[in-house]
Amino acid sequence: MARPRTPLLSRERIVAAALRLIDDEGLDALSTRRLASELSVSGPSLYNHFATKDELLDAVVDSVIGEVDLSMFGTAGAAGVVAAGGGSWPEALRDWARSYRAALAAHPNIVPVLAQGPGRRPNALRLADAVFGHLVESGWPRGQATRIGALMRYFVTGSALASFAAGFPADAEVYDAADYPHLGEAHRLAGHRGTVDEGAFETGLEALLDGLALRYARLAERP
Amino acid sequence: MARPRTPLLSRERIVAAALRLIDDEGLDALSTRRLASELSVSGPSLYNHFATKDELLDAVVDSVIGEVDLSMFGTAGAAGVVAAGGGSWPEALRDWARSYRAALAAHPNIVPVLAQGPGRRPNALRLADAVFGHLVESGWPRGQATRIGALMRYFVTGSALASFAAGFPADAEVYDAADYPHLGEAHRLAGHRGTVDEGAFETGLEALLDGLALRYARLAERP
DNA sequence: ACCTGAACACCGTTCAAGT
DNA sequence: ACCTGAACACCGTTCAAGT
Repeated sequence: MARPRTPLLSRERIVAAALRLIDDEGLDALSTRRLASELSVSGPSLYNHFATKDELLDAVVDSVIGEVDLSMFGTAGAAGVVAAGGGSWPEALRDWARSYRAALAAHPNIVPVLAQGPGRRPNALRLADAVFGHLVESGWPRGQATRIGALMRYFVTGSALASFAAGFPADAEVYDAADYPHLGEAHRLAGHRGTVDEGAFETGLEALLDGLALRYARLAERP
Repeated sequence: MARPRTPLLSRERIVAAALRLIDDEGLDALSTRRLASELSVSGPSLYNHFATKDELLDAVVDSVIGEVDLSMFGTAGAAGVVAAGGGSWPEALRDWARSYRAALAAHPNIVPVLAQGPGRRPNALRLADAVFGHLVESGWPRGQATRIGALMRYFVTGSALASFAAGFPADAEVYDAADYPHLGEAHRLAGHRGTVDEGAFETGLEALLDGLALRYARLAERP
């Protein structure tokens, strides 16, 4: 055919198809040729819309991060939050972490790429800006705010990267009592995948926020 | 040449060369042909020692996990620990988490594979068994012990997967004040990579342990 | 048992050619 | 501007052939 009158492809259509392929069959299943065939187009066509496969992956990653809710950090500056007492950062962090995890856990196969950091991706930079800004305006020293942003990302990406429960084979034969005396029930984990992972995330999130609140209280004591 | 008198390869040599390649050039650089050439051998030779590339990757992963120190959980059963008061689990967990992170952070490129869970890898199963067993013998209910094992893995793998600081481009031009009002100093993060990531890990680890200690205390209150 | 080269069905990317 | 087929240097894996 050569060039059609109205374009067959667009960045949006390509990104959507790529994400679907990654979700359904994993990161390794995303090849330019396979993706092109999914879009009923020849392999090299994609290069009219993205310079490289990496640039395409970057767009997919940023579309996922764009799903994270940042509204709890306030839109027009967080002055109101601080005026309200500055004590609302744990609630904001909790709501954000849940939305962050939900967005990532919906696409676990792309988390390893996303976890490399924001790079130059606008949605990822906006996220980092909102979290850091909110913490600083809540009274956290800048160095501590950086650390909190980092440790929250560690926890959220780690929890979205893979299911803990599903990592244990459902085959009871694996857990020989002589080798692993405490794993006699581990073959049942995979069956409770959802609740185990959700429970672990919530427990860790609350523990983390409690631990940080302890440190926040100490800020006022010795300034 | 065909078959030499003494074998050119061994599983150990192959695993070591593969890990070196992954560390130096990333997971994508590990191809069977490239690895074979690194070992001065032809591509298909590797299939005499591993059935597939995945089986080889599994062996690499388990060799990394084998570096994690588990001695703090006691060797001949943890009865002594419990007899000593059962209060030492936070110290054991802290020491283990540091060793776990150090082992993984030395090989960040393989963390995405490792984070999929233990599977049937013996060192990974031994690790899970030691942590869970220690928590249960310290008085944690089994369900909570599972969650703690999971959330600790979330945090450690997340922190070893990639540097938080290095994820922010060192180019100040990236952080336009109109778009990202709080990231004016973000270009300096990458230069302090080591201290930022170490500080975030330590802060998160201590906060997590404090939060868990709060919950452990509550176990005694309402049993 | 353990290595080889040849072969198969794949990759990402470039490029000249088409409209 | 946007698509195509052909081509290049790669992949993982199989297999018959060698010792």
